[in-house]
Amino acid sequence: MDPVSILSAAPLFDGLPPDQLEKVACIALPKDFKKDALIFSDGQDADGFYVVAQGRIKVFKLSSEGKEQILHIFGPGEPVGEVPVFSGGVFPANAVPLEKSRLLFFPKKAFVRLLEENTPLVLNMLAILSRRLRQFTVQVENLSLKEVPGRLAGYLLFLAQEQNNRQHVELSISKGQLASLLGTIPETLSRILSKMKDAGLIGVNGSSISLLDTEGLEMLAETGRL
Amino acid sequence: MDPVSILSAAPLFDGLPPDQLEKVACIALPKDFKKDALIFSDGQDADGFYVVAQGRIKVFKLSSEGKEQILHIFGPGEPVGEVPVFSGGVFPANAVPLEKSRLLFFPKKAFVRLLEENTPLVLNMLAILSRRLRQFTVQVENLSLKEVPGRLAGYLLFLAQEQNNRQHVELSISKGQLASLLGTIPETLSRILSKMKDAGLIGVNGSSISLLDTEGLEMLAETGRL
DNA sequence: AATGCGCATTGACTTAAATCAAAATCCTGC
DNA sequence: GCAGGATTTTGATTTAAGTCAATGCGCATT
Repeated sequence: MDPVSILSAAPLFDGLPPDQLEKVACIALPKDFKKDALIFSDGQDADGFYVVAQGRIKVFKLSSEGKEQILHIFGPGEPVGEVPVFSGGVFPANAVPLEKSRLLFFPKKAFVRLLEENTPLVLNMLAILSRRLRQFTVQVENLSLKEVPGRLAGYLLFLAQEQNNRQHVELSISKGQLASLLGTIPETLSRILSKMKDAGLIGVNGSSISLLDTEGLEMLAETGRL
Repeated sequence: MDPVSILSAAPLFDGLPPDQLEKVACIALPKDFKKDALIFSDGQDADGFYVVAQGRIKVFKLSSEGKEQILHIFGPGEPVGEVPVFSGGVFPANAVPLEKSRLLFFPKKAFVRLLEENTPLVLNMLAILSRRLRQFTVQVENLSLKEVPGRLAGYLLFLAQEQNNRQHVELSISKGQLASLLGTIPETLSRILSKMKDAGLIGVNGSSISLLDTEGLEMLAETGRL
């Protein structure tokens, strides 16, 4: 897949005229990463950011004891590590591919030059950062104000929406990674999946999950109770 | 205090030439709010955002049982509620003044018009949103990967830095509000303050706190242990 | 088909923090 | 200075979730 068609499908470059897209493509450098290879790490100096071309990238924080909290999982078209381009200069978290991935690297200076002369690009970037801020408000809300069952129910409903299927979802990440995304550990996640199965809310078969009681899941997601 | 001098001190309008500042001032509408008066609420349609002129604004989420998690506390010069200007259209949280406050309201449409023709303004906005994203990564890290004593130690060190005093800090918010900021409840906060006092880390006298063992506090903040 | 490794589950136990209830302290306005 | 309400603290208890340890299962590779 050629760079320009990847770029044109990315929200960041949405609506740019072909000549501008060409300019953007000019400064992009493709880089390939193997599964679990470190793309960047928390506190590291950043001289550019990435856009995912293929694969999925996990962005996460680590505790001093090595526990992991996933902040985002980014797929094709999404920018990764753009925060230090605009403030702070160092990456705010770690990034690693969940699978073999191809990224496009944008050097900071060259990208900022494009931004300065390209209003639609800047507005797209504002929209993306705003969307992420909104996502973070939800994540903080989940971590602080909801218990694990509520977060899990919310995530399953989110997946159902994303996958356009009210009855059934496929987990696209391992249960261990899901635990880390929800701010818990695999043992706890496993127990709660069992409880939700026993309560008749869901059916579980490996990474394939049936949503048997959407009503109940919604209740659980918002109030934490059935 | 006249609007233009408030604006010129705000990071968002930093570096703008006087004529541009004048244009910005033209679209700003001052609004006064009493303590605890609702400025906007989670999910409400937004037709603009605010910049704090005087006072402090608390931005927070509420759980279904009424527990509160503070996301930010904003002071003079800081923008509040700007996310829906660029994406989503509705406020992602609630906002209320901690004290009688004056805000400047910027209507969405007029502000976006200014943005489109004012590159420095846009870059300032990108910097502000990026800084907030970075703050959120820290908040998620704190909530998910640290226990309350570690979060409290981190906050005290943050205050010490902010107040330029390594030995002593003043809490500028009530302990109840501090609990909500740290993602806990007043009872727990009170107990942990006592424990930290007993451990010789701090001295507590109302809202005045002495940092007796900065070393120990730093340890606690990063590893969670002494 | 058998081996072995990583992932997931289950069980017993510990722990941090929330809840509920009551007492103490601090302010603020009169 | 005092009354009264809010804020903070203390105590007893409960609870959600983490820890540690062992087992089970799935799956890929040979």
